Amino acid sequence: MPYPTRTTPAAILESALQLLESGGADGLTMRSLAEALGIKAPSLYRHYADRATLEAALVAHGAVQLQTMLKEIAEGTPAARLRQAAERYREFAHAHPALYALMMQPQPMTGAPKALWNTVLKLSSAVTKRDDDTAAAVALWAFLHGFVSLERQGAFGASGPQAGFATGLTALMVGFGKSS
Amino acid sequence: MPYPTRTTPAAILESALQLLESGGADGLTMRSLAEALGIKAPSLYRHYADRATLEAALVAHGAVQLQTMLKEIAEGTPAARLRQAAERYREFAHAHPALYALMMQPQPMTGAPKALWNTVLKLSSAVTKRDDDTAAAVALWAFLHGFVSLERQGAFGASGPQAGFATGLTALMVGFGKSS
DNA sequence: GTCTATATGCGGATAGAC
DNA sequence: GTCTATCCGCATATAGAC
Repeated sequence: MPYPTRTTPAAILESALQLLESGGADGLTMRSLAEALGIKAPSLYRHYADRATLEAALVAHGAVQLQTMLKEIAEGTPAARLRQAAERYREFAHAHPALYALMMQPQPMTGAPKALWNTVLKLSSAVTKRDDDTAAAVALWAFLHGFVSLERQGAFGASGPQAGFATGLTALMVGFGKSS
Repeated sequence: MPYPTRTTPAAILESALQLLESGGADGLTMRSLAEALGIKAPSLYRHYADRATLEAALVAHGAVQLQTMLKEIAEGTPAARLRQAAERYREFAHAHPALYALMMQPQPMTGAPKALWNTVLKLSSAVTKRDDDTAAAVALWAFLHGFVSLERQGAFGASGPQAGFATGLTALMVGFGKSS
């Protein structure tokens, strides 16, 4: 056994996620990933056909993780649940900024991402009391994504007005009801 | 005069913007820009110290352009003006996606970007009838930025629910008034 | 499944001549 | 201000041996 197996699929994903978190989007390369695993770059191509395939696996993993966070929230009124989900969405984006950015890149909305969208749709539709209220879900998602993106980029300054998060979220939920 | 001047500062900016629009963020390199101008890459360093300096000039140019669009809107109620400004923001982002993305990257909020922010702050504060209502302005900006970003990335699908734009904008404005 | 060696391409940036 | 020549580093990916 001159070249024994030194990696597992799980270890590859784990290392890749770690590189994303520590070094950002540019921190993850086939070379750096291989080095983190203690192997050489070409060996990775036995596990993933190319870089795009690896990224797709990371995106799917992230979508499942986020969806799980959004589903496992405490019981309560629809508004309270939506508020809690919004907070968790924000937490996830800031806890894994590079992974989140990867997830928000153009992707086919199938598999895990699709399930994630359905979760958001259900949570917001419960607030507006209209089944499949895609317009409300889209508006909410846009606000969440925009806020965490601007926040991550430091657009609000170091001690920025994070009060805007509560303000916007409340305004959206109130407005959904009043503007029907 | 063996090597006469073949470029002007204005021509460099114009070519750079054109490359951004046609080829996206990756379409603009010192090499490609030089070629578009009919000169060689090293010559560019006589005009801009490095790539970062060039990008800063592009960001400033874009901020001025966007701010001008937002300021020159028709008279009317504060709500109508804000709605119109929001539409123009969206138009700008879609007309110059790569430039917009560049502008939204971490930047010092000084000079042109700062003036742009002040314009948004005035427009939204007029609606909420509170001076310097940064929370409302932040919420609005987050929604706008999130929507155009998701839209640009095709997250809503080809024939996506763009109704979410009107829905979210209306809900925010209504909610701002009701949730004070 | 891993290795070494290599092909190929891209990018930013500098030195020194004219 | 522009040029040629060049350095340097980074990346994805493949070929073929073990």
